[in-house]
Amino acid sequence: MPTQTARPNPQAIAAELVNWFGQNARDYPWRRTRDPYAILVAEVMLQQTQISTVLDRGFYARWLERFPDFETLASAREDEVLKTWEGLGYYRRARNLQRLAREVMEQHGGVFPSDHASILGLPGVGPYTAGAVASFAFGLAEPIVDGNISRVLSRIYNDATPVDSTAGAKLLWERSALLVKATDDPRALNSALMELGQTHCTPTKPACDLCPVRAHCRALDPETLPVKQARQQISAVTEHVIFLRTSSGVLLELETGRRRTGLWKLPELPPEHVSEPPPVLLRMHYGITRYKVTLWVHEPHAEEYAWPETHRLVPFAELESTPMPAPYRKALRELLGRGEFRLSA
DNA sequence: GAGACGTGGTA
DNA sequence: TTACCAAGTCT
Repeated sequence: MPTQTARPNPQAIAAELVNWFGQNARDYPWRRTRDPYAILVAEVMLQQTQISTVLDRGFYARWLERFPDFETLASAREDEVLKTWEGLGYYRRARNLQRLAREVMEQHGGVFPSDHASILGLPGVGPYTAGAVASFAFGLAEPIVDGNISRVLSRIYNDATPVDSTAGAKLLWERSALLVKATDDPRALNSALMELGQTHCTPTKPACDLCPVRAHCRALDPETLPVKQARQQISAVTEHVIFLRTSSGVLLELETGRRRTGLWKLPELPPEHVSEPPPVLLRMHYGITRYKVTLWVHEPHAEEYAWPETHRLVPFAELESTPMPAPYRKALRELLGRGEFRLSA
């Protein structure tokens, strides 16, 4: 348990962190390069996403292989971009990444900007990602604050100001800036802050006895930090869709709203049929953001109906390459895998 | 500034 | 099984 009560000293903390990182840094592919594109892709992929997901399931390697640079990404088809992102979630990130690539090609002459303000102005790039690319790719002394760093700094400063409040965020960014400006190796300092939160300064059971900055940490009860404001309640919703298979393919619907735009899903059961729905083929559960969804897949109504522009009969051969949210992908696999299944039309 | 936006792993 | 989380951004 840390016992320090003196005012945290940014120079001393930064020096300890950089030294510790030099000896304990994990080997990630995005740490082996200073290519802003490769670093940016990693930072965007890792937003709200675990490292193991990005690495172990091959998303990062596949993306760089398929879209190795801004030019390739800028000229790619959007459905291929989304397909390569399929399974990672927050699909806006992939669409914004392509928008960004096009801006780099058209407004920056194909060269990624190397100043913080320009980076921050790119689509899908917020304060965290701008600071990360600025420091990791260009070595600039720009601060970053993410979930790990919020936890680490809340504890070092023993500060119970909610990290997701305006006042809390302001303090975190100020303290992160103090640290990154107190070293000549911003790249290592920012990496070290995150990695400390990932390895030792964990949400539960922090390994304070192994912490390189324990002598500077004021936390009295680290597990109670950081303080976060109450989360919104999860609510249950029901979703009714249809599985219409013909000899030539499966009917899918293009999502056009604000959620999962550009991906294809099983078509919604027409609202007028929900009160007396056709027979159920499959029921499954999934979560999306703050909703717990019960998904009912129905047989289509026997009568013909003209489907709107947003619907398309997707040939079987194209199903695999069609970008599709994970729940519908799973449902489709289950339904198509039923060899005995026959349409009752 | 609160709420929306995905997914799979873990306790 | 439920709840919460994980390298945030946008509106």
